[in-house]
Amino acid sequence: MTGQSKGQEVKDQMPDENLLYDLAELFKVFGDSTRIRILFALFESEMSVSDIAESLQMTQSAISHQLRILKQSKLVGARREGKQIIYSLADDHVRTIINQGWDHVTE
Amino acid sequence: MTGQSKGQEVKDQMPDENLLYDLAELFKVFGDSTRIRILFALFESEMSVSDIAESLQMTQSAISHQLRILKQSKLVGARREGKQIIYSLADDHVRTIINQGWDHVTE
DNA sequence: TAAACACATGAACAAATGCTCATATGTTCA
DNA sequence: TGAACATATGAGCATTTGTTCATGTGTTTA
Repeated sequence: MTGQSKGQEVKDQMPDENLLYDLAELFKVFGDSTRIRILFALFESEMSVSDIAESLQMTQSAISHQLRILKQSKLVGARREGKQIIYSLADDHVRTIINQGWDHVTE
Repeated sequence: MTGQSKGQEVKDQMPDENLLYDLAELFKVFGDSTRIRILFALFESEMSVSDIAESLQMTQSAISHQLRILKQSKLVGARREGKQIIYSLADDHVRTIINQGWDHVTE
């Protein structure tokens, strides 16, 4: 027996404070229906900003603001193609995370 | 050629609006550092409210408010044990979702 | 080069969120 | 039964967040 309380014991095993914060920040990005809908749209195929805006029936500005957040979190990537900017899903983590969430919601 | 724009094509394949909303709501729950820390604490073992509060160095009230949200989303379960209420992780989806997020953040 | 097009961005504002404080509910035990 | 303990909850408040509106930046084309 160490004499430590359960709260203390568990506290000692908690991961780094900053990493937990980053993790919460990541999930926060998934936690908005506009951004989720953007990700689902990009699930199908890469698209320009205006294509996404049309697909979600939202203004170009609103979409652009959210794309910036998605890009900062490295959930999407972007490349220029003439006047347009083409956005696409960054990697497979995005798909996996969304799929897991999907399972939880649809069961 | 159908004459449909790309935005329209993708829109036609989007999942149900309400499900996407629920999915965003789910991730929103993970998207707060207090709740993430609670989940990590429960990762180790089930605990009472006051144990969690001590472990996270937060007030009982703040923890209780957040536990309610976690319970509503079915991410944690609770059972009474005397005066205490013992909370625990609901199922393995929670672990999987967090692990995937963890991979994205730590790589 | 000037106009047209595609996208990005800052300010402003309404809505949502998380904590605190006070207090209510529920359980045990003397 | 009443006091002590554990947890839940409502109101209030400060902060964060997402959209709109106006405008800025970058690219193509006439």
